[in-house]
Amino acid sequence: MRTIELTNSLTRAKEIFTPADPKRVTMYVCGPTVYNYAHIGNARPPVVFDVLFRLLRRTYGEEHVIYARNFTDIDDRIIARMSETGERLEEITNKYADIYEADMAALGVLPPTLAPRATAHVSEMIALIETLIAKGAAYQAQSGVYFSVAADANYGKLSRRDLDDMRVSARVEGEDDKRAPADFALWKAAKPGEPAWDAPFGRGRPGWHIECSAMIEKTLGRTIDIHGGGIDLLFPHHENEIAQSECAHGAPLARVWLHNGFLTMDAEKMSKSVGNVLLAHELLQRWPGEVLRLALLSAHYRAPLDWTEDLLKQADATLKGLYGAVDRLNDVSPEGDVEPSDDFLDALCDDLNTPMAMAALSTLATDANKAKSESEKATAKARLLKAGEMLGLLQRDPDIVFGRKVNASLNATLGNLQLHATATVDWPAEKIDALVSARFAARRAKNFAEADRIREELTEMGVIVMDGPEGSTWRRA
RNA sequence: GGCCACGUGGCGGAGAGGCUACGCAGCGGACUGCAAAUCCGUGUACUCCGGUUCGAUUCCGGACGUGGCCUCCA
Repeated sequence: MRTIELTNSLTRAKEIFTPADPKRVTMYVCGPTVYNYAHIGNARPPVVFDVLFRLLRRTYGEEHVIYARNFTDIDDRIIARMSETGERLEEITNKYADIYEADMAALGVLPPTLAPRATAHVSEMIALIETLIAKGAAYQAQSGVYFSVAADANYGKLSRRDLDDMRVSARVEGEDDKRAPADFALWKAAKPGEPAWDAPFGRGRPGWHIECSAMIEKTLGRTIDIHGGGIDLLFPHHENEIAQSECAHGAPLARVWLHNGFLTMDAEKMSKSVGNVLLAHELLQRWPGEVLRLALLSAHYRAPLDWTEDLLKQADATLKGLYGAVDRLNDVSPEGDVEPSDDFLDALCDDLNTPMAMAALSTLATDANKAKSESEKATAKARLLKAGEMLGLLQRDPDIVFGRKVNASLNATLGNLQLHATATVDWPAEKIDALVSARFAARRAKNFAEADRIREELTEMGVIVMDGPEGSTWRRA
C-alpha cells in the first residue's frame, strides 16, 4: 500500500499517516455556521478535505473511512439573524444548510459520511460539561459555565502559545465573572428570547467549542485519526477542543491536525469582517463549479491563495484543455482496470500536493492526445479519468462542457447553466450542426469564401469549429 | 509586544544542494485551403547581504518586504 504523508500541525512536521484502525479511518472537519451564504474562502476546506477523503477511501476502502463535517446550527450570529429577520432558528439553519450542501455539490464535493448538527447533540454536550465540572476543569458562574484554562497544564500545545505572551484578552461582553481572561464558555446562561435548553447547571445554550468535542466523541470516538479546518481555527477553537476533550477523556482528541491556508483578495485575507468576500453561490452563477474547484486546488492547501479573476480564467483554460483530451476520445470506452500514474498518486500522497498532481494530470492528458492505437486510447482515457476523479474533476460529459448538449436535470451541479443556457436557446445545437455541415460541404466544393463566411458566423455565436479529415466538430467557447 | 507563515520567470504555481516542474499567456515549427484543436520546440526565474560548501534559488544567520493568529472567522 502506498504511504500517505501529512503535515501535522501538532508537530509541525510531515509524518507518515497511520490510522489507528485501517478498517475504521476517522476524519472530522469543522463545517459551517449556517446563518448566511458561504464565501469561496469557506469552500476551501471542504474541497481540500474532499480530496483527502477520496484519497483515504481509495487507500483504505470506501467503507472503511468515516468522515464527519458538522453544521453549527446554534450560535450568536444565528441568534442575531433571528432577531433581524424574525425567522425561527430552524428556518434559518435549514435554509442555509440546504444552500451549503447544494453549493458544495456544485463544487464536486462528495457528501461526508456524517453531517451532525449541534442542536441534535445538546445532551452529549451537557454530559461532557458535567464531566469537566466533576473533574474540576470547569466551573459555574452567573453568566454560564466556563472551562478553566489554568486547570489544563497542556493548554496551548497546538498553537504553541504561552498565555503570558498573549495580549490581554479582549473582554467578552457579559462574561465578566470569568476567573481568567482566557477561560472560555462551555455553556451560556439563557437570556430572554434566546433558544435555550435545560441543563443541571442551568437553562442555557452551548458555547461554540463544546459542540465539536461532543459530536466527535459521539459520531467518531474519543481519539480520531484526522481533524481538519482552516488555519484561523487553530486558535482558539481547536486549542479549546483539545482542552475540553482531553481533560474529560484523558485521551488525545486527534492524532493528526491539518490546517489549510487562507484565500486572499489583493493579498488580504478574505473574511466577512473585512468585507472582501465573494460568495460561492454567486460565483457559481458565473463559472462552472469545476472551474472554481480547480482554482482552489491550484495551490498547495497550506499555502495562501490569492483569488482573482485571472486565476479563474486560467483555471477555465486549463480545464478546457483537459476536457479537450477527453472529448477527443469521446467514442473510446475507457479500459476498466487501470490506475492513475505513479507520479499522480505520489503527488497526492505527499501531503496532498495538488499542484504537482495537476502537473501529472496534464501529462496524462498529453498522453491521451498522443495515443494512436485503440488500446492506447482506451488506457490513456481511463488513466486520465481515474486521476481526474481523485481530484473531483473531469467527470462531466464533454458534450455538456462544450455546450453541445444541455443537461436535462437542471440542478445546481451544472454551475455554468446560465452561461450556456442563453447561448443554447438562441443558437440550438441543431442549428449549429446545420451550419457546420453546410460549411463542410462548401469546403469540399472548394468554396472557401463561403466556408470562411460560415465560420465567421459561427464565431459570432461563440462557436469554434475544428476541421478533421472526415468532418468537422465544434464546441462553444 | 508574543507566536507563525511566506517572498520563484509576463501571470498562477511546484520543487530539489549540482540534472526540463507543470499550467495559462507569448513566440517559432509541424499539421491545415486558411484556421481551430493537437503535437514538437522555445524563456540567462528563484528579494537582498553574509556564512557553510567544490557548488545554494534550495541549508544556516541577518536585513528588507508581505500576510496571518493572539477577539467572531475556513
